[in-house]
Amino acid sequence: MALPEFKIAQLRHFVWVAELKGFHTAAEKACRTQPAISLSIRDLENKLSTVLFEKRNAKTSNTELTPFGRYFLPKAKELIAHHDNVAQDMALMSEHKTGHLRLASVPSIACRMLPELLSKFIADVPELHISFYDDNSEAVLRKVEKQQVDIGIASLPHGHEHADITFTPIWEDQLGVVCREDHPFAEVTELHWKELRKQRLIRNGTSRLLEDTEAEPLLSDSQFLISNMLSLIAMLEEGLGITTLPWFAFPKNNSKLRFIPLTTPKIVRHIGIVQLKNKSLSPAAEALANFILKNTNQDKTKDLES
Amino acid sequence: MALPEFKIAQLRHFVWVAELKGFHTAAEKACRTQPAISLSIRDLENKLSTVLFEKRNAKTSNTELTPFGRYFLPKAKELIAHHDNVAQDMALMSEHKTGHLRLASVPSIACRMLPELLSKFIADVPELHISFYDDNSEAVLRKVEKQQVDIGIASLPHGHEHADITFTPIWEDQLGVVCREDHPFAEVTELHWKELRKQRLIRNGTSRLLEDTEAEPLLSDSQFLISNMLSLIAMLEEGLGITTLPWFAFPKNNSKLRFIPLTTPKIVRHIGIVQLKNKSLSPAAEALANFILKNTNQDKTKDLES
DNA sequence: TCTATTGATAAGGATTCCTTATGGCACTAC
DNA sequence: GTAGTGCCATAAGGAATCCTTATCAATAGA
Repeated sequence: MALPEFKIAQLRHFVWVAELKGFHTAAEKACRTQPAISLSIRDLENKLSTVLFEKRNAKTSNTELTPFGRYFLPKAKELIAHHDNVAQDMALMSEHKTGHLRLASVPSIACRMLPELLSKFIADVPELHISFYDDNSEAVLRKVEKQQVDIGIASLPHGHEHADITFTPIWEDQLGVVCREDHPFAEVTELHWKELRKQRLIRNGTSRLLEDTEAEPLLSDSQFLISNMLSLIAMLEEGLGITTLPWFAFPKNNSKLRFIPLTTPKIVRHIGIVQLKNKSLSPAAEALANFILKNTNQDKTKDLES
Repeated sequence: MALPEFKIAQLRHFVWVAELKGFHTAAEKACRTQPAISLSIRDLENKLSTVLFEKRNAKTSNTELTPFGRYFLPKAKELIAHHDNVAQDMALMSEHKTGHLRLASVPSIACRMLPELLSKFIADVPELHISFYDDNSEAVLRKVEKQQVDIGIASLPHGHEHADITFTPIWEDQLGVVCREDHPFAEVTELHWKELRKQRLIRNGTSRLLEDTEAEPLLSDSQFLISNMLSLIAMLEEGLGITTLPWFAFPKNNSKLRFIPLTTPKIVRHIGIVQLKNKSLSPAAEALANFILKNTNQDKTKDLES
């Protein structure tokens, strides 16, 4: 005979009848009527082709298990418990209350936007584990492609049409010139690229944003390249020269340096969420993506103006 | 939201779709049509409020799990395995292929009938564990009452109307006189109790069967009491005297001793199966009881005649 | 003996499940 | 590009299951 297939509800009924010693009380607990429980138990007994409870209808007022029923009871309870564990776990998972979220971001966003965003996001999900990596856009994209992270925050390089990646723009990051507060530029509100040619310009990791723009000649003018951001800031504070940076990469609350938007050409990099095309996100990753979208739409302009 | 309740079939469908990478093949395996699987999976996805498979209908021809689905898969498999284990175990149990059978019997039946019966009974159930105890009828009854055994084989003493015990008679065991082959009685075919008064009569554990019969005076006539059966037999073989024994207690294949039925009075003890009233037996115990009933009905008379 | 309680049973409606039939989409072959 | 094929989704109707109300049978207690 083929193995029977139990229903969880059915097992629950059995356990309740056994433990509450009665069909009526069990029915109440199950939010069913008594005949429903009778039928449920009988169905179970048929599946097992054995009786689970002593002669009902007999003199003994309260129902008792047969030896077979006693043997079955703990197994039924274990099976129910196992089921409920899985159900609970999956429910938490799908409400992104638990699980593992792997995230990679470019440093500028990581420093300027994510601290506040993430602290808000994780506020009500203490069981969610988050792994965070920061790196430049290419590396972030690579991590997403290799599925080393669930989701990335980066800008999409021109060449990057890898097709199996989806980009959702979130922030617009405008390029500007950074100089010391006592530099002549510090007082102006906008700059043309040609004004920079007379300056000692330090290139940095973000300078490739000038490529393919009319300001490209600046790249070859430049004598210095400093890729480490902390060193770069120290050099600028020392007055060694000026540099170009996207606004988000410009250190917040720095009193010695000034940021002046470059208006001609106006160079903007779009930073957003990167994920694999045609792959769904884990519930936690999806929740984070939505959270970022919702909590930044209004900030986008405000941040650039400040 | 209330926890969802999975159906085992549903989980199976999920696992099959995931492992066979397709709804069609899974449907085939499930002996269902493809739409049935679609609906089943969709129902599961609704319960989890998350998608389990990547965009079906898309270019990729073979179905792939989402991260969430990948997380769910092993848990679903475990749950199914657990269920099947329990189902299998219960099925074996209800076919009395496994489990633990505790049996108590009076020694006479244990020696004369049970060896053959039990060896036949266990022939096709190698996984069934049997615990066997032998003791006199009172002790067997007590074990049954205390639920130390599932089933007992004994005779019902007169006083024993304990009401919560059911007795199913199986064997009729006639009392007789046992003497050495060279004793004058050895040649007769029946005896009257008064003929015993001139003999040296040894009482034994079964002598209480004479109580409440017209042969009761014999008990006080008797000089010896030997309760141990092996000693008793040795004494009889030595020609120390004669005794009364039920037929089943008379050692089989003993060439030195003879058994002569006592005809006046004819004393018969009924031996049968003892179990608790209003309690069901475990499947194995029930199977054994039925087995004994079926395999002894025809032997009953034959054995007494032999 | 009458009543209250417990579980079994019958019959009907509600729900769920599964089937056949069909539709949409992407890929493949000409 | 157009037809064909393979995949899954969807729709609608019938079948099976589940659950309910109403009632019955047996027991225990008054």
